[in-house]
This record gives sequence, structure tokens and C-alpha cells, in this order.
Amino acid sequence: MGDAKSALEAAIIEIKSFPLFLDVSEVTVSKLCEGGQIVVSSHRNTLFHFGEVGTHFGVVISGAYKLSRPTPQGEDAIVHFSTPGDVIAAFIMAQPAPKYPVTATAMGPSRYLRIPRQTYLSHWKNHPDMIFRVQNLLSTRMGQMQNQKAQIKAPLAAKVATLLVELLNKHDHGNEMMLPLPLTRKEIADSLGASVESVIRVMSDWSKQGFIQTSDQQIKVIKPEKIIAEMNCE
Amino acid sequence: MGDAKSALEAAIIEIKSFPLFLDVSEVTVSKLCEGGQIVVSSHRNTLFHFGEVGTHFGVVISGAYKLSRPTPQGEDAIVHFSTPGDVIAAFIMAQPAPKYPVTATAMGPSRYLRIPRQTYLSHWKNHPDMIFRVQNLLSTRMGQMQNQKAQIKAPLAAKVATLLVELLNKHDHGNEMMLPLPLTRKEIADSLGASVESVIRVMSDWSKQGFIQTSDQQIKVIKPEKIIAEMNCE
DNA sequence: CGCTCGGTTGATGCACATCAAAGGCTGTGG
DNA sequence: CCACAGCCTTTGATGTGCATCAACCGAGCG
Repeated sequence: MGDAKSALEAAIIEIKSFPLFLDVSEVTVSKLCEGGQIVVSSHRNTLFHFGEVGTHFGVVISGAYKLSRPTPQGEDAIVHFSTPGDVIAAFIMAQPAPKYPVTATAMGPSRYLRIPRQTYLSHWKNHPDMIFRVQNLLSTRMGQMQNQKAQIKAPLAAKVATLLVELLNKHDHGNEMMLPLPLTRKEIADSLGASVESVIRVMSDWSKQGFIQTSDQQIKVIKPEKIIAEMNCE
Repeated sequence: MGDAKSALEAAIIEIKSFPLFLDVSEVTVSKLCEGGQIVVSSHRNTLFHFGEVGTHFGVVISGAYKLSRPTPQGEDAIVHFSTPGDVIAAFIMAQPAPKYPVTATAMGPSRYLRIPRQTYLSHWKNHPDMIFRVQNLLSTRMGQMQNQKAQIKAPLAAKVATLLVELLNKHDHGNEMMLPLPLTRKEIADSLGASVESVIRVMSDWSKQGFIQTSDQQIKVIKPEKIIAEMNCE
């Protein structure tokens, strides 16, 4: 218990530097995290499932989680990739009896700060600035979905390129154009509504041309210009 | 000027019955609409364009507006259909220097209550209940987008069916299963990322089988069961 | 050593897009 | 009042991007 508490305190130090909590006093941050606990996930662990009653929301501390929905065909459609600093499930906290609209699954070892809904209602709700910050995060996410929708008729290569660029933009990884999360071709496919094979054909083409490099699930962009060129259909 | 003011007052009576303002005192509603003005649009008028600086948000009073985004191919992708009671552009009010992420265009004669951003910041922001109501509306919208994303691999017929059902659900039109807005095949196509011709082929099939009926742009669903059956790919 | 998981490649087919052409309907301007 | 332009719908013919199916390979792992 002492351990859990100090883990929480350590995590608070970590999350304080996220844009979400920038310039917020440590006391306030502690309050906003009241009742919170650190969840350590390993690869493919889930935080919650689509359709379950939503009792908690939270913040991604490290690693990454994918948010997916089951499709009528039994497959999964990936709705969003959440990286450190992202808020998860805050959106539905405003509802009286919320259900999770997605399943959250860890991609590689990850950590998550899980906060009870009650804390949202008692501490976040009456803190307009925090609500606004949350809205800004969500507005970004909404924007991404709309971008993707605008690309629905574009060729697959353009969609993959856009996804890569978007993921690169979220976390400025210095000059090393490395994606901030481990990503399989299948996950890219599920995110874009394409088949694994098609995604592979696009990307191994790029590999051969030296635009990108992958080892393990780490994708590195060598020639960003080329990828950006693909975005606009060559 | 007296006219404008009384028009606003009349509109406030109207919007008071929307879920957004349910059980909110008239005084409060007036405050929330401070500086608001009624915009009367005719078919294909626009409220604002993609990329413009966002100085206002607002509420749809009557008719309908489509929210669309230009695509790289020069076409338009429709992101959302907004019907009476919907809030438009509230989302981006939280941002310091917001730009409209969509273009809003009237579908047939419509009316809109246009409210300055300042009112959002001074009256809405500090009213947690209102913020929550806005979030709930947006959460519905987000949910719809996610539904559509989950259907990305479904056959076109399923997508059209889902769209129709979703639009029916938003406004319970008694037993008359009439869509609450005038909708062209092109608009359906732009909303789903399909071609007009394909949408027409699907829908004229349904017409011949007597599932639906259209006159003008008014679509009436005769056999909802059949349409719902199409949603799950037969 | 068999297992699962991720990546890759080729052959085949289909659900759509695209192109083309036509008719109705509305508004607009000479 | 007619001509003309735009918009919406429809139908058919043709083409293609991508899904699907079917193998196969290498790596990690109990």
C-alpha cells in the first residue's frame, strides 16, 4: 500500500510534464488524480472492453494503447492510437451511465494512470481549465478522424502515408524519425480498413526504395519527403 | 433592431425545449445566448468555411446543415449532418485561436442561432452542466464516426442502411419513417465515401422492392426491418 | 520440436469506381 | 416565353484497386 502510494506519487511527477497538466500546481494535480492507481500492462493486455460499464478514465503514462471496436464481421477496427499524455475515456464520463465505446489494448509494455469516474465528477468537472484541456485533446482526435474520413477515396498508399505522418507528429522524436510505438502491418490495416496483404505490398515497396526501415515492430522513416509526397497521391 | 431582439427572444422559446437546454431556467438560457443572432439560410448557403478563424459557435434551430471538408481530390467529404438541437463548432471554442475544421452548408431553408465565442468563454465555460451537455452531444457524434469506421469493410448497402437508420433515430418522426432532412444521393455518397452511381444502384433497388420511397429529396422508409437487415450484410 | 505470430509473395476474382449518355426539373436571363 | 445552364437522377459498359485465398519463411517460445 505504501508502495502503491509512492508509485502514484512518482507517476504524478511524470505526468506533470504532459501538456494536459502543464502549469498546473502539484497540489492540484494530486487532487485531479485522487483515487488513481497505476496500471502496468504487458503486450496485448486490455484496460477495458467495448460495452463494459465505464467506471474509470485515465491517462497514458508510457508505452501505447490501441483503442478498437469489434466490427459486424468479427474483426476489429482500430479507432485510435493513444500515446503518453493522452486521456482515455474522459469523453464518456459526462454521461450518466457510460459504457466504454472501445476496447483499450496495450501495444508492448505500457503504464496507465487509472482514475475513478467520481474524481472526474468532483474535481475535474468544476475545473473549467482542465475540461478545456481535455476538450482540446479530444478535438485533436476528432480532427484526425475527420482527416481520415476525407481520405476515404484516396489510394491505400496515401492513407498509410498519412497515418505514419500523423503518428510521427504526435511525438517529436528528435531527428530520428522513429514512430513512437510498435506497430504491426495488421494494426495499420485494421486502422485503415484495409487488408494486411495490401498494407504489406505498399510498405515493402517503400522499404525497397529506402523510404522507410523496420526492425521488430519499430518503424523508422528515412525519407519523410517521399512519404509526404505519397500522401497527396504522388 | 427591435426586430432582431424579438426574433432572438422567439428563438429562445424554441430552443428551450431542446435536450441541450432542458430544465435550464429561461434567464440562464438568455445568458447562454448572449450576443446571439438568428441566421436565416436558404439552400446551399454556408455559415462558415473550412479553415476560417472560428469566432462563433451556435445551435441549429430548424432545417439542417451539412458539415463537410474538402478532400485532396477536390471533392467534398461530408462529416456530419446537423439537425435542430445540434451544437456546431462548440468543440473548437476551447482552443486559443480556433479554425473551423469543416464547412457548414444549409440543406434547404434553415435557421441557426449564432453565438460569439466570448459568450462561450464567459458563460458556458463556467457552467459545468452545460459543458457536460455539449460533451454528450459531441460524444454521440464521435460515436457515430466510430460506427462508420467500424463499417469501413462492409458492403456499400450496409453503409447506406446504417446511415439511414442513424438519421431516423435522431429525430423520432412519429410512425412516419421520414428522414428529418432533404438528402440527395450525392450527399449520401459524399458522406460514405462512395460514388453517386453506386449509391443510386443500391437505393433504386430498395425502391423497386418497396423498402423505401423518395419524392423530392425526402426519403421515407417503408420497411425498416428490411433496411435493418441490410445493415448486417443481409 | 511443434506452436503461434509477423511478414511476404503470387494468382484470382469481385465490388466498386469511372466514363458516357440521357432525361426531368428549376431557376435565370435575354 | 423560350433558351440555356445547373443540378439531380438513372442506366449501361468497361476497367481496376484491392480483397481474398493459399502458400511459405523466419523468429521466438514453452
